[in-house]
Amino acid sequence: MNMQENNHSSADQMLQKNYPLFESQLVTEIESKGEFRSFEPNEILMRRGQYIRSTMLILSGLIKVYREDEEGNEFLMYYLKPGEACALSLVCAAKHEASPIMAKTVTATEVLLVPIEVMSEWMGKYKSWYQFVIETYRNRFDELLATIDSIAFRSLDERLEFYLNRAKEIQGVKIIELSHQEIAQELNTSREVISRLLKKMEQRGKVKLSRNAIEIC
Amino acid sequence: MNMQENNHSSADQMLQKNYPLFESQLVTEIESKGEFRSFEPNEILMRRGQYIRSTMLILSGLIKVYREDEEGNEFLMYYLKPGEACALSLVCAAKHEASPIMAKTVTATEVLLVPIEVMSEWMGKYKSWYQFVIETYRNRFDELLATIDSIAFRSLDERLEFYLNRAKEIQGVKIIELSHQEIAQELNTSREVISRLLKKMEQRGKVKLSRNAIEIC
DNA sequence: GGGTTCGTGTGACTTGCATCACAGCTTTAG
DNA sequence: CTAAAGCTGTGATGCAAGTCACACGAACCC
Repeated sequence: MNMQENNHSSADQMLQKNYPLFESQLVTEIESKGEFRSFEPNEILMRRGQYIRSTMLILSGLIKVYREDEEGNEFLMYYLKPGEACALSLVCAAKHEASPIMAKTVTATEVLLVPIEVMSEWMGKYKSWYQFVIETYRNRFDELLATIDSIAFRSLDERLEFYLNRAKEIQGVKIIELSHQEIAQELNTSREVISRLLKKMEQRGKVKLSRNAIEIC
Repeated sequence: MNMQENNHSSADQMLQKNYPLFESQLVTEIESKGEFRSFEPNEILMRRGQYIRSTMLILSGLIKVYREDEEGNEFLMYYLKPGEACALSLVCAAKHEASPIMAKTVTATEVLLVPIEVMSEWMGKYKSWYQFVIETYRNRFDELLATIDSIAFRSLDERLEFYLNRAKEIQGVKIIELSHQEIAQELNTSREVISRLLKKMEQRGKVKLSRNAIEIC
């Protein structure tokens, strides 16, 4: 119970902090209707084919969103930070469709789950809510376009650089702790190819390699 | 003047027909604030780098929306039909950013241009308007995901089949009137490759080829 | 401490696609 | 009618990336 109390009060603070444009009445309503959840690093939040009954407001942490195909190939589309929401959940929830994506935490992450029913109600009731929803679509759209650019027009070495820089920026660290295997999966290619390209980048002085870690120079 | 009258009354009818969910007051306002425009087949509606000051409601015809990179490579993302709007224009108009896309008519096309200023005003004023905007984002999002799938996971022969089928479906015709060169551009590959793949498809009985036309079986 | 698992490096080979070169045909322009 | 331009077919060649095979060292595990 004490734990519960703590969660609620911290969720409150994090809502205010990360979603500063929400009206106070909306914040109150989110707190009463939303379900608080916290996740470990590298935990899967949503699987392909799952039905979505709610959207997620991210309070803390970092999430990666992937596209998956039938054979289990995956492909990183974008990251979600605190103050953002999963646009896909807005799409699918409304269409009663199965999720076409997979989402996984990077670091420990806290979210608020908001059921679909109240979402459409809030659209009419709170100006700040529908502005937020529109803004969410816009941002995800932009991200998706950048992703399309990289796969449509760029070669793998350029895509790898783009990938590493994005990871560096969003995580605010210089050293990315991932194995070549994991990177290969997220770019939908093979481990050997990534190893070779990283090696070349190291020779050109762009990165420093060590086991499970890549330092970006 | 007579011409103008005709345009207005037909725009009116086409608005009602293609956007049946719009409130009648909204329809009236769109008619007074919107600017009617008509385009020839294969006319470019919007170029990369252009600034967007309005969104387009499509009344008749068909539009192709492309992503372009710095070197002028282009890449078909999706089609826009009557009853739809350009989601990108919603994104960019709001962010005051240059258009990252290019749009071209397929057939003769009529549109209504709606300035950004009134768009945000309508968001609060007309429920059917913001539902339409949300729905627009949803649909474009879905299309973009399908496009990402095909380039991320599929080989060129599968992508070509996807491309031809989509063209067939959306245009409601069995014969697609395009040169191999044009198809190659829209898939961001080379003409020879498309020629060879089409030849193979013909041998497998999937299509019939003739000059400037592909019949899908 | 010795085996096991995991991450990385590397050579050999294959394949899908891009590029170049050119030929034969149809349509359009003058 | 003739020349030019546009569309399609096809062989030769190159290259990026995927695949297979295997080796070596680091971390982990009883």
